[in-house]
Amino acid sequence: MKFLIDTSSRVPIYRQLTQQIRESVARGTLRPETKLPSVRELSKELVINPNTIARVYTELEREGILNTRPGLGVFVAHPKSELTKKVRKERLVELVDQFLTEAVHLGFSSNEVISLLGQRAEQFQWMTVET
Amino acid sequence: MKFLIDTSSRVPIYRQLTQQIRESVARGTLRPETKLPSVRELSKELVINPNTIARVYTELEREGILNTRPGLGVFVAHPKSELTKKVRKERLVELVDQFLTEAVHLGFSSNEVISLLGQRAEQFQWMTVET
Amino acid sequence: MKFLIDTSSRVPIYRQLTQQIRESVARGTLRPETKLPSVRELSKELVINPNTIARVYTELEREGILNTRPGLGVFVAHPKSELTKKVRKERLVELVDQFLTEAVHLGFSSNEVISLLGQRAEQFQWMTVET
Amino acid sequence: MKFLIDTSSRVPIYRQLTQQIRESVARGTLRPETKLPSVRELSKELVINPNTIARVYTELEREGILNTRPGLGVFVAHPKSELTKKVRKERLVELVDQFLTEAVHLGFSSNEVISLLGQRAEQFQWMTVET
DNA sequence: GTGGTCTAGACCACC
DNA sequence: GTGGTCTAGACCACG
Repeated sequence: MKFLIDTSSRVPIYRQLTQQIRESVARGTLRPETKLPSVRELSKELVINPNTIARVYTELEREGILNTRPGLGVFVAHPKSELTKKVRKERLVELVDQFLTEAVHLGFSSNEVISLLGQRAEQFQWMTVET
Repeated sequence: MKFLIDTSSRVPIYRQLTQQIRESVARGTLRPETKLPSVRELSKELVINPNTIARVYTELEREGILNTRPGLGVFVAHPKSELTKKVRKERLVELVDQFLTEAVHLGFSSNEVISLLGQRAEQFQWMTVET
Repeated sequence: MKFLIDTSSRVPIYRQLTQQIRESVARGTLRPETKLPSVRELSKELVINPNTIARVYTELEREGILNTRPGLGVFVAHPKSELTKKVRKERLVELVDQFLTEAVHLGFSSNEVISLLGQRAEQFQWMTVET
Repeated sequence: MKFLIDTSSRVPIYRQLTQQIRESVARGTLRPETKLPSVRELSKELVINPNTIARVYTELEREGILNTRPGLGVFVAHPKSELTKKVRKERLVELVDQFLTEAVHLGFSSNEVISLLGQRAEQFQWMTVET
């Protein structure tokens, strides 16, 4: 696993990192039970304060994406969604609309967007059954 | 135009407003040359600090979505993208991947996502020609 | 609102505080939309590092109990449960069993426990409708 | 007796084990004078560091739930509470309130909680006489 | 060795 | 003024 942090970005470091881990998990690059680098390791590698890494791991744990085992390390969790169907649908609609808004402003056509989405979607790990 | 601000949201007010204006323009609800309310009007209507409104207008103008004509008011700009094809494409790919990442974690299937996107896309105003 | 921190307890400070706030909200002592003391205020009052307070607020926000509005302060959120009926039921059963285990070891009779629970339950703010 | 350790839980192993033993005793599944597996046996069976098992036994002995008889093994102790009535009552009230706090936040009604508690209580071994 | 907690103090974004 | 982010460094719990 390689993570890239851009300290000159306005996006907070911890958010860049959570996003990258979230995406790797969604793509299946990081699979369940994979051990992530330890807080200290990663903090050295990325030249970032250990607290910041710890924060990332804590936050992803609360989201159910990671799984920390005291004394052992941090691992990718098995996927599960505990949210109500209703809430999940609402969030998805919101995401879709925000995404479409930006796509329109970038000047793309509907077809271009849908086509690209279809292509990229193949690179992700989708649920086959509803939870 | 009606804007709705939820002060009990953790999303900053200025961001809620920019998002709503951006989305209205993308949907065609707000069309080019439409005059927006003045900073003072809108700040009274939404009971929001005028500075916050001014900030919103400034930001959207910087994005090329609005147009301030001194002494006349603020107007919706004609769509134009000053970005190169390459940059726009890169940005879109980034957006798509972020969107897909979140959709996966919400536990949806690929088909559900693509289908919803297709539906919602019909409500937006798309470019028919490349700029 | 009065919060009491016992720095000599083995229970982490941030956990003592989250527990007290959670309980106050559950009892209705802290009602929705109530503003909590600012991070700086509370950190002075309790002689605790501001970061620790901030952590408490962040965590309770993620649980949906609080609601922070940047620049304005932290408020008690309106109650809502976004978890699946199934997950909620599982958690409740687990809580009940843990509770009963401890009650047995304390040497109480079933009747004593149920009776006390009934009494104390009256002091809490219960849902009237399922969400 | 079967103990199940979930190494992918954020709950420390030693705590999972103490909890399971405590609960088994409270349910009467483990009865007084029952011999528990030796530290070595159990550590092999559960694939857990022997130190961790030893720690569990030590802690439960301190609580008066187990009894180590040197050379013979570890046994379930006869129930006895050395705490005064007052202390035990205070502790129970604290437990009840914590339990109710969580139940409220899970979005249950008072009746649902009391009813479930009544059901589960039947599976435990209660004192019939005050000690 | 692992992660969790806490402190101290800096700087930024928001209203 | 508010909270959010980040750093530096200490100490504890866990296996």
